[in-house]
Amino acid sequence: MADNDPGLTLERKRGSGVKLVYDLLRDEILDLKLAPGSAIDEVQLASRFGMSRTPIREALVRLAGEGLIETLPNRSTMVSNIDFLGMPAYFDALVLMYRVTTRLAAQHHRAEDLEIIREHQAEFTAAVEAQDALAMIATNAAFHSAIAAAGRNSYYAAFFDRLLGEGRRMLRLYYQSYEDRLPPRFVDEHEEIIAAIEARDVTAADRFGKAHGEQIVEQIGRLLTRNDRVDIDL
Amino acid sequence: MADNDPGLTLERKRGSGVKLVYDLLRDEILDLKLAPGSAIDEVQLASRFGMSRTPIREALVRLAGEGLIETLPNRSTMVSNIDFLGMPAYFDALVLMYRVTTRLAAQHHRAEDLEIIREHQAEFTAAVEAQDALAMIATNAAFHSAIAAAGRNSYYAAFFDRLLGEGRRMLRLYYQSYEDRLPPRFVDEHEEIIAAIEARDVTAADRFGKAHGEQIVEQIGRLLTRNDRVDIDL
DNA sequence: TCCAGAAACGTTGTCGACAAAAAAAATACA
DNA sequence: TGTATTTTTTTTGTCGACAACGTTTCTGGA
Repeated sequence: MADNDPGLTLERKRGSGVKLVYDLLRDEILDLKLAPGSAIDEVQLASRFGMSRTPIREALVRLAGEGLIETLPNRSTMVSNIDFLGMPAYFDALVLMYRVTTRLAAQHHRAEDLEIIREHQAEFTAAVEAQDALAMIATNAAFHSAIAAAGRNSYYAAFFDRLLGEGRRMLRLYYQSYEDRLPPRFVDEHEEIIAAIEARDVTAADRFGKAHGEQIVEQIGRLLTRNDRVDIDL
Repeated sequence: MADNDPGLTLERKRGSGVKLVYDLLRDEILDLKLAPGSAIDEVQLASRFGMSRTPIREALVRLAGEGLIETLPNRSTMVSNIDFLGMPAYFDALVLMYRVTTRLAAQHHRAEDLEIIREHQAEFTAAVEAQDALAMIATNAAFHSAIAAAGRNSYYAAFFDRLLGEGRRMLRLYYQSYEDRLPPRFVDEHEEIIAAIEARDVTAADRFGKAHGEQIVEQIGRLLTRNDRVDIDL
């Protein structure tokens, strides 16, 4: 289990250890390779990465700052649970950010932004066609993150990135249950969004951004209600 | 200078050191007691607080996570500069959050929320009457933070708190230049907001929240343009 | 005098070790 | 057998020390 990290005990550049651990743990958490609620052991991580506990600890503090792990004082630290009760609030914020970032991108984007966005859309399309759920989720987040960057508002962009990160876990849960059959509808919606941004049509960007967000919300909502409808013998 | 921290070398509860340093440094940064761009020395802080560098470091990592300090690798860490070029983006986000949180508070608040909000408003009024700019800025942020909490959306609340924190520094700059003469107009606007929330009037809450935000933006904008208008001999 | 290289200094990143705190296990007692 | 108390174990929080890196100062040569 620890063998997928070969050669990590070799000498690394000074200061690169924290980023390494942070990035890897973050990905593992967001891709649900580390289950929500599972415990995190510092010494185990230290031996796994071949370094002391200090840089591990710093990475954990950073992750805790993003809310990805929770650390009870003097007790074990664990991967944060997904807050299902807070999902309406989450989706509310997500849709609003979809709208706002897409609007701003339509207003402030430059030519080079569109190229980057199109690259992400191409990767997203490839992931959908390959039925690779993990890649599809990651490239989708990157696509919208690029749109937010084109909107030239770092506050929205940072907040949106955080929401998208949290969303990666829920989406993973969602597609796991659908056995990686991915609806290609997202690809078309993305194209609509790109067209609206390119045309600098703020109204259309807002409308498509909202529709895209609400469509995702609706799909996940459908999944949840379906899961709730278990047969109960009376 | 270090004598306003008496008895800090005495034994503290295990695990309380980080929070102590974090809270104090955060306040000093937000109140501009630590100037933006000024360097932060770990060993100096360690001796000042009578503890090792390790908990200091953890507090600094947390502050860096919030963007309050910047740390260049292998070089000195410093208090983050205020991003004046990003101010339009900041105010855009701030006004939107004013609107959204006030709307949601009008929808979802409970009776006990209003009590808390009114308490903060009382403290804010007292600070304005006492012409205490620092207290006024802090209580104003607490007032709006309480409204966001009443809106029952933790994502908006966290984002809003972050914006308000960053705003404390700009507001401090603003009132410094006006020599602590505080416009009492804010008090009335707060009362309007409270009334709209209590009446559960979403439309009015949105309108007052937006007006409140834009009024602040306008005031700060006036300050900046005034400062820009220096006489230049030709 | 000016500049290049070397040495000295200060600061950060990392390490191993130890003590406090909680959890788990073991023991005593009814 | 069940429960309360003590002991052991595990894990975290903190510490002092050291090495790496950047900066500054010093020195030598043209």
